[in-house]
Amino acid sequence: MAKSPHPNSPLTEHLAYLLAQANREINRQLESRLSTEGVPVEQWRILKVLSDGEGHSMGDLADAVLLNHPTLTKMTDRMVSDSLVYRRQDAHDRRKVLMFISDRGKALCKRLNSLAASQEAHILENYGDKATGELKRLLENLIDAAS
Amino acid sequence: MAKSPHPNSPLTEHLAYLLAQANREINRQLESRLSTEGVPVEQWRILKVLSDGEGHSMGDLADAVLLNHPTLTKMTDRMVSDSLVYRRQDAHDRRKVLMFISDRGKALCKRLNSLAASQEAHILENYGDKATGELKRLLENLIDAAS
DNA sequence: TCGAAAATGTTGAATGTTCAAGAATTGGGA
DNA sequence: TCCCAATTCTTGAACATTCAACATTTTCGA
Repeated sequence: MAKSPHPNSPLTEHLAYLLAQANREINRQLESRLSTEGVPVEQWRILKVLSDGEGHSMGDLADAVLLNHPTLTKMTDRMVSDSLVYRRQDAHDRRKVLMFISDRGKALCKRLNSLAASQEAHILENYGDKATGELKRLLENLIDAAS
Repeated sequence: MAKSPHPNSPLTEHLAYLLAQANREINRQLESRLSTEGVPVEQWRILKVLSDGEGHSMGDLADAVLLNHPTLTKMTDRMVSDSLVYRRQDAHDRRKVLMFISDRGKALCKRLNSLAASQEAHILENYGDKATGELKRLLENLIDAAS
């Protein structure tokens, strides 16, 4: 029997702490799966959003993938270098830059999706179908209530 | 009526994403409260763990506050500069360094606790007592199942 | 007892993120 | 129309985090 990695501390009573802890753990697991392809979680998110084939502005993309604008700009630079995505100027509003996914990006995204799916399956197995569904529901409500 | 900041995206189906989103939002709120005292969330966590007056090794502390060792070392350096905590060598195992909270740290921690409590109260109000309790329970189970 | 391996914490270089400012474009009121 | 404020994105400097290597101390088997 392994000892609990986080014995009772005064922190465990706080929702903020439990969220941080759960997020850290799940994110670690996902990261470790995606590392097969050498891709950070954020890049997978970007690819997934762009997978609809539409152009997405940097601002919308930043909101969607939970990154600040400058961070997204620099991460996008790397992905452009890797030929996963490309930029086009928006014809209707030339302040905007529209991001598109490339064929290479699509292929990578497909592989990443299946790695991520296997993680979700693993969670479902360990944690239970019902609890997972309930947790998702509660998180969605919290996000709505908090923002 | 404000528009939803995160319209339906292919990401919202993933537990990992919902956790990241909720964590980000709640953490932002907490951060904004604690900024009254100019203290990052991690420092509050450190102070809170040390509040029992016992000495805690860097390793234990790092696990408890969800920081990597080098990050904790450097954050601790800052807190020592601010006279919030201090280091002592462990007499029984001289590889270890024990961290202690100072009187100044205790006073600050008290103020931070009440700022954090007011955030929790705010969440309870918006989100509901029952849902909050249920969410905490599910998160604890997830953490146990995942680690 | 001795020595190799493990545990603990720190450091410096590489890397990544954030803040503040800037460039370009658009929108809207005087 | 014209100009000023707001929007969108990028950039460079300051700052923080991470990785790998190191120094110290302990543990434990030969």
